[in-house]
Amino acid sequence: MATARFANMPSWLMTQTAQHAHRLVADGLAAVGARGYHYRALTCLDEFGPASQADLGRRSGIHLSDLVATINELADQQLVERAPDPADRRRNIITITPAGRRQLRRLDKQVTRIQDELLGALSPDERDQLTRLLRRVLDHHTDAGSSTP
Amino acid sequence: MATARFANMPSWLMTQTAQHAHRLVADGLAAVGARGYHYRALTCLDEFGPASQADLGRRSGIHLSDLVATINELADQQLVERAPDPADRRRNIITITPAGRRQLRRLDKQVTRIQDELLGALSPDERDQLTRLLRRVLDHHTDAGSSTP
DNA sequence: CGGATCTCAGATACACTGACATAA
DNA sequence: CTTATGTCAGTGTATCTGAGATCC
Repeated sequence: MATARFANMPSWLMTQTAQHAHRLVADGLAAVGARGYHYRALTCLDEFGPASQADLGRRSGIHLSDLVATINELADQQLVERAPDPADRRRNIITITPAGRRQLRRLDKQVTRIQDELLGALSPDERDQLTRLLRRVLDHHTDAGSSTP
Repeated sequence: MATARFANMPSWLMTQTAQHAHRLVADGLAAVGARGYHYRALTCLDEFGPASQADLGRRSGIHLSDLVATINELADQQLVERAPDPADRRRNIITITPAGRRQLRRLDKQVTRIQDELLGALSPDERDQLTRLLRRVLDHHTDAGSSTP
């Protein structure tokens, strides 16, 4: 797409750079046998502690339906444990295991390395600028009240 | 994803803002009965003139296999014309029709409007900054020689 | 009963792969 | 013979919809 219309169109630049970002991250995670959902789920379990699938879904932004498969895969690798909640028999309590934390450290390392590859064209100051601008764009659309408060 | 790890991670911010961008654009195009591939194809035909599907695929970045369906759909709506090339009987020459140009104007209008919605949080100067930074990130990854020239 | 929780089956859009017949 | 073109069938992934069973 070397067209005049797209060359400076923010939505286009966003989706294209995001595609590169996504591919780099996916490859980095795949190199350690994981994918995005695994990283997000493990991160939430690590930062917020054990949770039901419903809670985990809300925190990670992963759909409940997709979370089922994600947890299955993580449990197959013994990276998380799925245990019934004795206090509420509908619920599963998901807990990250020590092996899960080790894997999470590996994933963190990959992803950190990849930020550098992704932003190789920018100076540290410019990376900060970009991060802040994107942060504000994102907040504007997730802070619920985007218009007319 | 309100986690500390992701809050300022460029790759995450990129994919998330891109998701909003993509949804807004897709909705805007859908409101006029189109999707991304249609817009991209029509844009290239408008800016570069009639082309074979192979050329169109190279210019638009749409895979040849996907282009078949895209052209089918556009032709069904009489937005483009698919005619055999007398000089090379393997080829189809795709041409945008007057109705296609009218549709393209509608799509342009939608997409332009959406840039404003997408970047509502930023001042004009900041929008320029963001655009330039993303442009450089993208160029860095598409200019082939990303490392060691 | 209403509402939450988990599971499964399927749909969509975009990107990509492989195979094939036809023609240059 | 090799290469280019168009077509078809299928894969993979992130996201979301809808339905159903179970339990609070």
